[in-house]
Amino acid sequence: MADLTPLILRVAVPSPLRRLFDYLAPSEMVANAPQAALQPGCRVTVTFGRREVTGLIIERTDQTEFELAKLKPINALIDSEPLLPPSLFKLFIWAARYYQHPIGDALFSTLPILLRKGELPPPQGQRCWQLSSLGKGLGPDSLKQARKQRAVIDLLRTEGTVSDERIVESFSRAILSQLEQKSLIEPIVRDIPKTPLETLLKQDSLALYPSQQQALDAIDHHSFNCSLLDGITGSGKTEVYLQSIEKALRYERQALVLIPEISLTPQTEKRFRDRFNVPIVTLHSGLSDKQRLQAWMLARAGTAKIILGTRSAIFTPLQAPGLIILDEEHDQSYKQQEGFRYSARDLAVIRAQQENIPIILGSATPSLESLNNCRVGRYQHLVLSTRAGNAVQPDWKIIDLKTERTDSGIAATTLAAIGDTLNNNHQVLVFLNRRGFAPAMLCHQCGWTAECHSCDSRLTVHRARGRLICHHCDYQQRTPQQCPSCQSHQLVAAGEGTERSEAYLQRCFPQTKVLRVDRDSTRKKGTMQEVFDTADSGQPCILIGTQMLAKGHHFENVTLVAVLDADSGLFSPDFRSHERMGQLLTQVAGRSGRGDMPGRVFVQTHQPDHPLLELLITRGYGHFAEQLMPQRQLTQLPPFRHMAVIRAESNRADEAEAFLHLARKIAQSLVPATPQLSYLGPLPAIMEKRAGRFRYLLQVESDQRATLQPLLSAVALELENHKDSRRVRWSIDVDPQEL
DNA sequence: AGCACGCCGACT
DNA sequence: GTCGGCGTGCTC
Repeated sequence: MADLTPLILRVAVPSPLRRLFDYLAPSEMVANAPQAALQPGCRVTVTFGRREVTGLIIERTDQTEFELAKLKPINALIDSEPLLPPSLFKLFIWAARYYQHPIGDALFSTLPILLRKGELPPPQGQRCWQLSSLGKGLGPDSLKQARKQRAVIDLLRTEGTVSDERIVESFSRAILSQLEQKSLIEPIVRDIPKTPLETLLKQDSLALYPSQQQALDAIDHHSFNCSLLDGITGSGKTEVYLQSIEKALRYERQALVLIPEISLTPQTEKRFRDRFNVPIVTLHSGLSDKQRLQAWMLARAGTAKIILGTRSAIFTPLQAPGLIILDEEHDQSYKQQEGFRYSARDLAVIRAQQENIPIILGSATPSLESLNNCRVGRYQHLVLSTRAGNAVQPDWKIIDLKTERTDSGIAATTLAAIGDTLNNNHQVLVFLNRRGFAPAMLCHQCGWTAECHSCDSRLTVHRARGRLICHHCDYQQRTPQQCPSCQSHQLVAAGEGTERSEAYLQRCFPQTKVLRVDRDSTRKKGTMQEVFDTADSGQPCILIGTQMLAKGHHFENVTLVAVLDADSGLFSPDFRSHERMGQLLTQVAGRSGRGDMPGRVFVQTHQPDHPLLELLITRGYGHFAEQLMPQRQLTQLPPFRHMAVIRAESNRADEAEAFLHLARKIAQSLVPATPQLSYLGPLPAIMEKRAGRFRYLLQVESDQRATLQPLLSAVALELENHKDSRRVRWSIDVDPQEL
């Protein structure tokens, strides 16, 4: 007996529109399709406007606000069961709402690209081959001319089923396709054999010292709880991760591990593979579309037990989630800075909560957000001390640049210390967060400076390449020989970048290897690994680089770290600049010294008496962060207040600004400004003009997320429907990391 | 975002 | 005479 009420599907399509679109499920389709095929989380193809797109079913209903007669039918079903498990599906919906991003775009810009193209999930498990009936009947004397083909046939005859991987390894892909063409063999998919729990570990776990053991014991694996694992470099966070993962694996659950977007994936992956005898997949930017989908499906099927990835891996489906770990939780790369502006760290906590599993956020320099969450009891604060029982502070030394001159950015005292260190057969790390040779080129005669025409910035001198480059839009030109303004030849490169300091150090220490690590020097694949290899060999050398050097890799034989310019972090107008400076300095300092043996850290600054700098070096990051907290409270900034920013950019400054005036007008008509909810702006962005576009922002701050979210939703909807929104590029940034 | 429609300028 | 510039409207 047919049901007469129509089945209406509310579908998310890849488009910037903040709504769903209703489609009819034709009754014959409903009758013929498996029950699970028309459920939320399944993909369908639909006609959208004049084109055909892949959409995802969000809801089933029997009514529509649209005219029923105008509804189009679904063209086809793609999935016979939901592609997304319910919990991940819910996470997407939550995230799209919270971050004010169109649901269709949130979904399809984040899922593996092949799924958007309607691709069917590849078979899970292991691809194997076996003899076909024709192959089984093959006489022992046939295929005498094709010795390799014969050998494969014999292998399959003795073993029955052999994995594709193994055959390709000892023979070749070509042999397989020839045999398949002759219909002598056929492919089958076999379940990947389960790792028995007794052989879970390839390598014994390390003995934990007391604070590690306490941390591990405090993580309850039976339900949701969030732990901030706070410990300096070398305090053994990774061992706590590994043993926590081991627990999850023993419960036959999967572990999702997120790391920042840095070139460290191979190292981290190796530590996991060395420890565990389970399938591990990694999701990083280097994968092909096919590999990405494969990894995604292995996680979804539950075959992959450990999933290691960067930001977007938070959206990996898990068949049996058991634990989430997010390392270096303070790292900015967890927040997507364009399009769907989610924070993988905050979503990880939400996801753990929805899955009812534990989550560990690790850092040596936790964000104020996370520290505050500990303070109010949302997270538990697990502090690791070092092996010795207490944190070994590096031996800091401040170099006062007001009284000491520098050459190529390096003070004489610093240079002498570098020499000493090298003489002791140790290594030196020099940190300067500015790539290129010099940050400006100016005319000594008339004062002209080389500026970018598309940005409010100066061009950086890159001497090796003989070019001036804008670091904001990548505009490049040849280095002029003459001042374009007064024709003089007295052009000078002013200030210093890593390239200049590198050259100077090489001149001072001609016998020593000087290795530069920044975006310019590591453009070639593998150079980073070369640097690590040289450094790990232990021979005396100087490593000079930008923050790429500050992240992750620990250099065993470095006993001196020199920070050439600590001031840049003290002046930036962003309210998080002090927090960032503290994190960066602490992270750089953490590259040196070996466990119980502290290294020396030289900090060059024009502000040797800056109280925050002093606090950081005398009492460490923890006290430093504690000091910042009341300042944030006083100034009513995150984490004490919730913030969202509406951004607009246009090639005309007045249009961007006018659009945000409109946004503010709309917002104020809905929720007038009060002490609990305030507006600020429109303001020009810190760099108003960038890549030829003028950027403005409107800040909205509130005591309550609960008032902020519906307000933003309503404003977004109105802006979207306003014709002026076509003239500017605009977006909403909830919990912005940068202003 | 795409994609189509529509109405004014310099070109095979 | 057309090709094509981008303003405007629409997507169940």
